[in-house]
Amino acid sequence: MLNTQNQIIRVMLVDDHAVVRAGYKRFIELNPEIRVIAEATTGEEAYELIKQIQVDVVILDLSMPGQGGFETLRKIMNRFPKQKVLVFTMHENASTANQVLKIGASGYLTKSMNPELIVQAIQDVWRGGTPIEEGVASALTDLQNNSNPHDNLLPREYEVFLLLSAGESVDLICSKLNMSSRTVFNYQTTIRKKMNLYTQIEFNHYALRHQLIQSPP
Amino acid sequence: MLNTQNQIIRVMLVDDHAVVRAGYKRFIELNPEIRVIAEATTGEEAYELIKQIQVDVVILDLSMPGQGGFETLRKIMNRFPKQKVLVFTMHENASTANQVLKIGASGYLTKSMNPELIVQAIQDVWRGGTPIEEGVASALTDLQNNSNPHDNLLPREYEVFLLLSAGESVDLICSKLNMSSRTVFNYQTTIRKKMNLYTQIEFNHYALRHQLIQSPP
DNA sequence: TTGTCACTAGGAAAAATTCCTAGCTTGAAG
DNA sequence: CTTCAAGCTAGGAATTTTTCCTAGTGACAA
Repeated sequence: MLNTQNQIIRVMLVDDHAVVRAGYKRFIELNPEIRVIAEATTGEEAYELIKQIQVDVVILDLSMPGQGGFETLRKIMNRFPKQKVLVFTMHENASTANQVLKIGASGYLTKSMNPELIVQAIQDVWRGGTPIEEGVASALTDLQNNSNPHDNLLPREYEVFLLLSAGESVDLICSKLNMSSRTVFNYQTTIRKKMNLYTQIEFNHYALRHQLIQSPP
Repeated sequence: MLNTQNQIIRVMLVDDHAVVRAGYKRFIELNPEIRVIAEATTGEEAYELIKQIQVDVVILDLSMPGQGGFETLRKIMNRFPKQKVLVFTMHENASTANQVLKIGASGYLTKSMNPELIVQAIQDVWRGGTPIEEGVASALTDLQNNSNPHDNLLPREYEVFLLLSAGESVDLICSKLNMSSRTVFNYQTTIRKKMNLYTQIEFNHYALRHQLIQSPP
């Protein structure tokens, strides 16, 4: 756990796309200090593997079929709290990074980064660092400073926000809540500005991420 | 156009993720008959490159920032109708394959396939074949019989539908696709009527259910 | 050559949304 | 018991988005 010089870092790749795993390996193989000793194509598979063999760093894709990367990460961290997991995804998004780091990931990188930095990132994680994609990092600090945006909503705004997030129309909401459509429209506008969320889908995703509403069937 | 034995097949890779391009190369390099002579990270870049250098097969990812793979394919086929383009994407679904082949692609493969078959697929395309992912292929034949609502969309409508489903605004779409906002609005209206889907979230849910887009993280 | 289809977009009208303003109620502070 | 701030409500006017209708173009097949 201490020596970083002479020890080989054992890595597991978790990504459903074989061609992507091949891409990682192309770069990792260039460095003799790191070795890919396991690969998994689903979250379930990864979790089973990690119970059997010990790896130093897990490289985890978030968007996978089945239980998905999020849930996989959660399960891994739950059972092996000290496991290093480097999330490597295509979603360049600070909120996701925030959630993922909260759950216990040791880093957040995107697939569009320069792949030669993968090796550095793995070493960084192994040394206890937390590599985070540049663009994401700055947005992340903003996010963590001020508390959740939805906490700043007034109760009535929050109520309307939830309904809008669930996909309900302004007309439906105004009849449900017994108010003029103008009022609902006005709430919508202020919510948009307060939350910096503008489309219906942004509302929806935000609410899902924060578990403010249930996911659709 | 005839000899397949002695000639080297020149390939261009188009994918925004460097790690994915690396994955392709890892396998392509094993075969001396195929050579990657160009790479592009966006559709725009690919289109510019293809006007300058001649390649035998373009390997094209569909989900890219900017104008996207769909539009890129359309532009390429428009200007170079005989260009071989092998679409290689993570969207494992027959509807997208259907649309892409209509526009003029020479094959449809997904990133989860065995990457050792990439080489075969490239050779197949070069010989005039149309390699299609197994699972997709069977679904593709079913498609004519029992058609989903979204299969009745015209290619251009489908393209717009996908972007709207992903939460993109009309403004963004019209600039991505180089068309007037009026045109996009009109497509939106006809899609709504054809699909009987009206809100953005309904679009989104429909597309998710049919695996036309990725689920949010 | 004609006709159909996919694609594109403009004009006019309708609907949704924003922006500004203001009245009402309630509860807390002076 | 006022006074004041905060939360809730909504209307008018302006703006933007969306619909609906119409029409031109190019490709391609009969």
